[in-house]
Amino acid sequence: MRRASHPSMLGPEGLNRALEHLRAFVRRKGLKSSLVRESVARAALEHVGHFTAEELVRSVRERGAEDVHPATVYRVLPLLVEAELIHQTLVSGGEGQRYERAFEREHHDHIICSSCGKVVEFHFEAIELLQNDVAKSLGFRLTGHIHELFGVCSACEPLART
Amino acid sequence: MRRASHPSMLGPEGLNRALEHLRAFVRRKGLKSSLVRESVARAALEHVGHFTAEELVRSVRERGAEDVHPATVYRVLPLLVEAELIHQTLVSGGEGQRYERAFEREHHDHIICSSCGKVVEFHFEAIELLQNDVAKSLGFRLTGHIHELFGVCSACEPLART
DNA sequence: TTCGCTGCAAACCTTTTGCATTCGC
DNA sequence: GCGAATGCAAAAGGTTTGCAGCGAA
Repeated sequence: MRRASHPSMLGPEGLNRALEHLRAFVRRKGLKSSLVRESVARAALEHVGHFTAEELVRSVRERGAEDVHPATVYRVLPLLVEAELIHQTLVSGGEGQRYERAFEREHHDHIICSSCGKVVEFHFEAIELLQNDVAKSLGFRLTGHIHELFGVCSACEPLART
Repeated sequence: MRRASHPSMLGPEGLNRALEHLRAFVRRKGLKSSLVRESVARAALEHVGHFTAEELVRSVRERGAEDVHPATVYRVLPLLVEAELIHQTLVSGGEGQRYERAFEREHHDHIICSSCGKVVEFHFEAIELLQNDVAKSLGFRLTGHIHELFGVCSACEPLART
């Protein structure tokens, strides 16, 4: 088992690779590049941890870039997902769909402290393999999964036995 | 690995046990029993597979019982969850929160065909145990999880290679 | 008689959509 | 200049809430 790589690590070079990747993707689809879209992409790529559409609007604004309209963010997000710059994630309900960077990151799942909300990422190859076995034995070809664990973290445990 | 017990199996005696359980729970909380709430509970308990709030409204109506207002269903559902007659489930997004019966059912997770939408339940003890290991090694006491697999079922596989 | 329960309508929140305008190629 | 991208406002969908009246203990 390993803790997944830290979510906040995409340097300036990585950012450029990602934007270039996006440009190529957009070109390939016969669409056009745009400044606004790249602002949104930049904010998404550099966002630490998970974010919602609304948070992304705020992020873009805070980065000094010109304002982005929420509707535009909602239109850009699926494109970034399709380009595999970001992924949708669950990280358990709450308000709105959450996303996180996918570009130059390895697959991981999440464990969430139900007391303080802390999210830790993990990747456990044995579980990944067993999922394949389950799928196969039920006659499915596995294409993806959602896996979130809930619990109480070591910091919260002493405080309250839920 | 086992396929989980079939979701549709709660006989009349089970239903009565469930309703009695609900009445005790309601009494314990200092609330009152009501016919409407029991209609909703009955529909939820006898519903085959997963359901949304909206579907539950329809179910109640179709069972010949008097009409239930959606707002009431939305108020009853959390109570049924708290009483552990039903659970919230994911079964991947779509419109609205989904539920399924929990009363007198064993824990299970889901695998979903992304082509035809078929849902198969499974329980794989080895995965359950490994989840515990993951949590422990990250300093968490595990209290729950969401686990859904996606794939293409054997019926859909020949038709379309996604 | 006292509260909780229910229906109704309105509010809410996130996301989507139609349209006119702006911008990139 | 053509067509895609954007902002804006309105709509859509699911869920919540305030309130008045009904119903259970």
